[in-house]
Amino acid sequence: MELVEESPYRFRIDRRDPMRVPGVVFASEALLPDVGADRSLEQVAAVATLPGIVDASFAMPDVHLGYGFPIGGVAATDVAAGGVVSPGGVGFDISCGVRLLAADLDLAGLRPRLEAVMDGLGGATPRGAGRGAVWHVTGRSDLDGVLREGSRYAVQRGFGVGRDLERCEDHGALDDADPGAVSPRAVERGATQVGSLGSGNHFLEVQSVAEVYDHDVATTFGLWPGQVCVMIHCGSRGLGHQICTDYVRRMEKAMRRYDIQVPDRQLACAPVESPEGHDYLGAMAAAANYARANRQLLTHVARVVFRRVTGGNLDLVYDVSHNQAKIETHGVDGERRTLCVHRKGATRALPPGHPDLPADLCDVGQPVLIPGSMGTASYVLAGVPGAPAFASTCHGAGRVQSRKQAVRAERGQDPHRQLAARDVAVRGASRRGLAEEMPAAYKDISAVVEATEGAGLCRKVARLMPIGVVKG
DNA sequence: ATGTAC
Repeated sequence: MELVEESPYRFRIDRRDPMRVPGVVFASEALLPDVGADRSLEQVAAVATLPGIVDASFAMPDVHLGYGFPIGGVAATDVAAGGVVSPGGVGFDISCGVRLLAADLDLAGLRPRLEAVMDGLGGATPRGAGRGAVWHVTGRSDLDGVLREGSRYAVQRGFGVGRDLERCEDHGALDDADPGAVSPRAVERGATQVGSLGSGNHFLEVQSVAEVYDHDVATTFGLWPGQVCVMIHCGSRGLGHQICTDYVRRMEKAMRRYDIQVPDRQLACAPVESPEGHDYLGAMAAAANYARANRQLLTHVARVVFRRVTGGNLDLVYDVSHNQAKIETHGVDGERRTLCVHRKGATRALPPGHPDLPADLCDVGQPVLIPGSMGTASYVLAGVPGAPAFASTCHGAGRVQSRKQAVRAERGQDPHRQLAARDVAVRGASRRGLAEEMPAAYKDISAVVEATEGAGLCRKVARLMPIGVVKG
């Protein structure tokens, strides 16, 4: 595995058979994975062998090992040229993403009520593996609404306001969801988890705006220094997981029929224009809508708590997912092409002027929400014109230790105390769960953001610091 | 990420 430095923050993995395109890694020297100890760049090269892939197999500065595709990876295939879709290119947590809410309150105003807010959020947010949900859906019709219409359905049922949808990617729902392509088992798992945080790196965090880098853009996004915010990071729970499992299995079998060979079984895929490809994209869109409704319901809960304790409101800044495949139009070799863009641990970052942006954000570009590791900063970024990698950027800090390694490194320590020392109030989370998510298990989020900006993928708007966190 | 297992 040889890396050629093309420009600062951009490295190339030269194409060699059976790669169809080169690999491109956006990173600083310091953030580059150690090719001796880390297989994530081999995964970047393996993705480059997929039928129909165009331009390059991309890795973001937060790249790390994933199932088949690396996390922090972007790959686009040309639909008309037999391009494939791969469940491993989306990940198990379909449409996992981030939502940022801005309070009409500053940090000083929150301080006296912080414990009450945290107790309220901790008590009202269903979290952890399995157990509990905001919305106990009964029968298939409510769940169908969630799968077909995502946040739009949640708002229609009273869990939010119309303006929320203007600030959601795709206005809160992907259009081509096919609940019929979702297995009964996935539906069964999903029915009891609508409006729940989950576990692992998912969280609901109370934050404050610690620094603003671009005052005008921050103002347009509705953000100002010292302001209190709530960030929600969660996904499609057991439903998305089951859909990924179902379709990996189905595509493993289908590949022989399409005469597709991949260097790793975990890269199972099928042509976008095939029954398997169509069904996966329909099921994936249903899971994506489930994830968006999930974040909408947790928003509702947070608003109820804030209203009760502070008397104030929470306005949606933006909601964007970082695990998804989307059919998009991009210029490739001077031609407009219909592509299936896989973003796995990578965030869409639309440039200023893009038609899919809400009218009031059109001049400044899409808000990009980057959660840091627990107890560290999170960032608000903005899309920039002419960015590479199909308008995509990083999604977070990126793991450097496995969960097991992180738990071992925390042995004999008290993670609760360490977070208290950082002035972060914690609600929920097992000792082990916290140990797995300590900052030492992740790259430095600020270094990741510097590299994405240096690579021309996006630009900084604001840095947020955590005050309190609700964990699974 | 995940009813941390089919």
